[in-house]
Amino acid sequence: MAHIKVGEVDRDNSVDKVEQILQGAMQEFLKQGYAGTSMDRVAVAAGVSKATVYSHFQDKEGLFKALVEQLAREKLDLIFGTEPLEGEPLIVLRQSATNALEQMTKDEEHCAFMRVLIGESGRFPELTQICVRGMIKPLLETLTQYLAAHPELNITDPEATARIFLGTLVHFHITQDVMHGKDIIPMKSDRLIDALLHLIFNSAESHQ
Amino acid sequence: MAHIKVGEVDRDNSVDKVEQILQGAMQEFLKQGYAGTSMDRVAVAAGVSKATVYSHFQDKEGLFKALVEQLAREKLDLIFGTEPLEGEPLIVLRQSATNALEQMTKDEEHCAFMRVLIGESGRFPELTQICVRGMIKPLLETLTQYLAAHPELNITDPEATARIFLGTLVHFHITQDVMHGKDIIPMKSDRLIDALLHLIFNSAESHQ
DNA sequence: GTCTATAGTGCGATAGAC
DNA sequence: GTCTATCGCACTATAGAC
Repeated sequence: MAHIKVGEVDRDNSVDKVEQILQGAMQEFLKQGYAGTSMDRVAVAAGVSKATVYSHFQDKEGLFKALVEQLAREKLDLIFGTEPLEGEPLIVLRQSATNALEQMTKDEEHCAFMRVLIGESGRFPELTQICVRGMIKPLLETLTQYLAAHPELNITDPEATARIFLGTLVHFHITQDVMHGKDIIPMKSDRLIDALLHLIFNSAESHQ
Repeated sequence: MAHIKVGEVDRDNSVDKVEQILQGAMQEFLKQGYAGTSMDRVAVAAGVSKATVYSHFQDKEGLFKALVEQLAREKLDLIFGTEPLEGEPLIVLRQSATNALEQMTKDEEHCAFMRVLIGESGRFPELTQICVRGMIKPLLETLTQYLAAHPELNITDPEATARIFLGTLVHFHITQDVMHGKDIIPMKSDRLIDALLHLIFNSAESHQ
């Protein structure tokens, strides 16, 4: 045994294998959807045998669920960051919105994740709910608390306003990127954010 | 030769069959997604033979596209109606929003259509674009024109504001109904609409 | 009806860890 | 030597496109 192919073997650690399989599963599931991906292709994409895939995950459904839950954690951090909102509202809200839209737009993986998550929400309701609980709910709560903590914004219903804020951004992403509407209904994201902040801050002025 | 007008009967049967097949295709595609539905099941659901399906539609893809285009036309009319917006802004906007949310929420078929449309937007980009052009764009234009035609609302960017309006409603529908978030992040739709109109109308006041 | 693709299983062989 | 994880392959059975 004189020769060892570099980087090929030495993966005794089964955690690495799991990561490797999830990586391959991501490529396939995000591109082909649940029904459209075969476990054979997942195995090939992951660079392992099918038996190995089945030794780490019970079945196709189990693998899919593990993947979605991992992606949900990753994407939440990527798009809205981990640090709590703090500082001047006009600055903080514009910064958060700009950053979120930018991250979502430039991350093709995020588009694919939204497609799969929504597309399979009929087949996997409980999995979708896990994502709602783990991503959307915390996000809305953070926003709500921030809005409520700034009485100078004069927001009568912070919770509903948080929905408007998030909904505006996510729907924009869906129409422009996920649904390929960029060229059909073009609009600069700054313009949308300006209008959104305009509504929120002008609404505040009218009560001061 | 006297009793049956061959061409006529043939044609009527044909139209009838096409409708029948589309009906069966809808049941299957909306429930199982594109990759998940088999042409066998479509034929059974439609109550025709597989050969009949293939005599009216070139292949699975052609049938799917025909179905989506038909649904896009139907759903647009159902949810936002066909009559142009007219009247007192506070009334008209509240009425439109309430009606749209109500229609979307109570129509399980609409949920399924959104899932399929977004879920398959990676595989069928041009089909998705047809829907953007045929549903979202007209909707945004109608809203934009209405907002622009009411200077008392003092909206600086009607186009962007139309996006906020539509995005708020559609995203709400997605989180509550499509993604089964009703029980996790509950909210009455009236509360959301109130907050949305509050933003728009208070913003107007601040400049009067 | 035909032909292909796919989910999932079982087994013999291998390679490294201890 | 023994244990565990992996591989590759052959296999069954099913389903689906056309």
